[in-house]
Amino acid sequence: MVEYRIDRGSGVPAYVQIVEQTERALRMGTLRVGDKLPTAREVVAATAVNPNTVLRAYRDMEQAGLVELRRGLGTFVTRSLARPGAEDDSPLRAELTAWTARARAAGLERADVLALVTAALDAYDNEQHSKEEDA
Amino acid sequence: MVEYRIDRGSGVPAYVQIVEQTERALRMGTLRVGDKLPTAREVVAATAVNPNTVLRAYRDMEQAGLVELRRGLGTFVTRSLARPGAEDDSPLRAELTAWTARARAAGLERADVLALVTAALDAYDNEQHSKEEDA
Amino acid sequence: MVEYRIDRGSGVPAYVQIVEQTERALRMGTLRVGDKLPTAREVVAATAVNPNTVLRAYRDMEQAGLVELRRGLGTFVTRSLARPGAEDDSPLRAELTAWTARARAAGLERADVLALVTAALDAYDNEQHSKEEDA
Amino acid sequence: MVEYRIDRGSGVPAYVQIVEQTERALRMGTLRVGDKLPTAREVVAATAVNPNTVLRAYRDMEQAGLVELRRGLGTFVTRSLARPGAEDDSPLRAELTAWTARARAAGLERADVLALVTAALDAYDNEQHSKEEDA
DNA sequence: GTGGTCTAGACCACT
DNA sequence: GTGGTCTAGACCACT
Repeated sequence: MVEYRIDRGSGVPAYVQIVEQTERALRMGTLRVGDKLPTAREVVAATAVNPNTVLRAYRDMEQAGLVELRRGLGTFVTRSLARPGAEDDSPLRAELTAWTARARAAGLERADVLALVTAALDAYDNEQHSKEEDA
Repeated sequence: MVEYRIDRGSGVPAYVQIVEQTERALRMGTLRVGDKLPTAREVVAATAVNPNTVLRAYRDMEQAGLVELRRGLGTFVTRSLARPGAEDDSPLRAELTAWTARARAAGLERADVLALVTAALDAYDNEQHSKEEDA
Repeated sequence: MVEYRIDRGSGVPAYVQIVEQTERALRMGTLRVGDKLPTAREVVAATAVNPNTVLRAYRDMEQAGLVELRRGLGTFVTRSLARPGAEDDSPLRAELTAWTARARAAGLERADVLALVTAALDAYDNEQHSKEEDA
Repeated sequence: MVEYRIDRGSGVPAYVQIVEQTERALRMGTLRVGDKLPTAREVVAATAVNPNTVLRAYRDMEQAGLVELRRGLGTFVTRSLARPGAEDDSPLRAELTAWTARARAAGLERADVLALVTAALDAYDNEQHSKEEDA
């Protein structure tokens, strides 16, 4: 079961945070096709967000083809975003877990880690771009 | 010089994206105390965002003590968020760069990588929490 | 309920005037934790200021930790600035009320009174400074 | 000689602060007809404000008939705002000085004192208004 | 030329 | 209905 955490004050709309967190769970394989999302009522209880806000997020994901809202039954995952390589037991994941532990132990904050990763991704993408241009 | 990229479809307000990207540059040491941010006009030219939106972002960072807006002169970094361990030549960074390359080569998208890192951070934090509770 | 009065000829930005008047009400205890500020619309109706200007003021106070903007609900005081000694029934206040009446009756304008008080404050502060230096 | 103190960050334009502080000195009798204001150069040295900003303030006061700019000579007070009752040795002033000392000693901040005075002035004015209406 | 305030107005997020 | 973002555009403050 996904557990949503809404960071009010981040400036990111609540419904966007719900969508992002759901997609993340889909990519990680935490959430699979057929799985049920928490009910609006449950999300409300956990996050103090208004039910309409949850429904807005769920509706957005339905339009994106990720979930299906079944009246009276709940909301269910209809498409996987899971990647081979992102599974629980993948080597890549184990390596990252180890690296993260080292980074945090070295004093880097969550935001520092995220900044580093974003920078690494940007660097990689730029490099690929220039290779493509060379070709 | 920072270069802002605004993703208009992300649902994240433009001014928040500017703040986030600036903070990231501060954490990475790309931007240092005394450095000048691009002028509102320059950002407008590069991102097609309205000048008011840029100023809103800059003002927010000023109130957070990160930069100083000097009328007639420009906007300047007043506080560093740089971390030892996040420098260009740090081992942690080199390791992450290598890992990212492998992840991307293995077919993981940018969003997959970010999802993995977020998961790893969550896992680490949860573990620390439970250790603290044990203690 | 606070009632804002915007003096358009003063050269002081309208949003600053709103912040100042709110803080004054907080210091006086007129406004307490949990109290609701007038909605942007109400302020607009009363002052002919643009809603954006009101929101700018409210946002500034939110960042200062004084109030909380709750979408769909309103804006609420989250921190007190009240001082013992500034209450309605404090002797200090009674004395000042009496003094003010005498000053006004003696022909001093509002601005004169404010000038006198500012001078008295400056004099007191300077004296304290020099005492500290002596010590 | 007036000494200007510019509070950047107060949100009040620098030139307005200069005008306000000058008027205060005029009301207090600290500055009298014929007195010379500090030169732009001196103000710049003391406040790190741009000379044009000082000149802007002086020009505004010239238009208000308070001072006269004499090229090559300086800026001179041409009108008094002094009030009987606001002199250095007036009883009102002595009483206020004493009251201020007590207020500060009781823990009230500068801003608290100013808030109290403003409230007292408002209260007095409201009372007068209602008396006038009765009459 | 650089930042800063303000307005009117459109559209969105949230209750 | 309440706050929130964004735009275009006018005009101001400051260097």
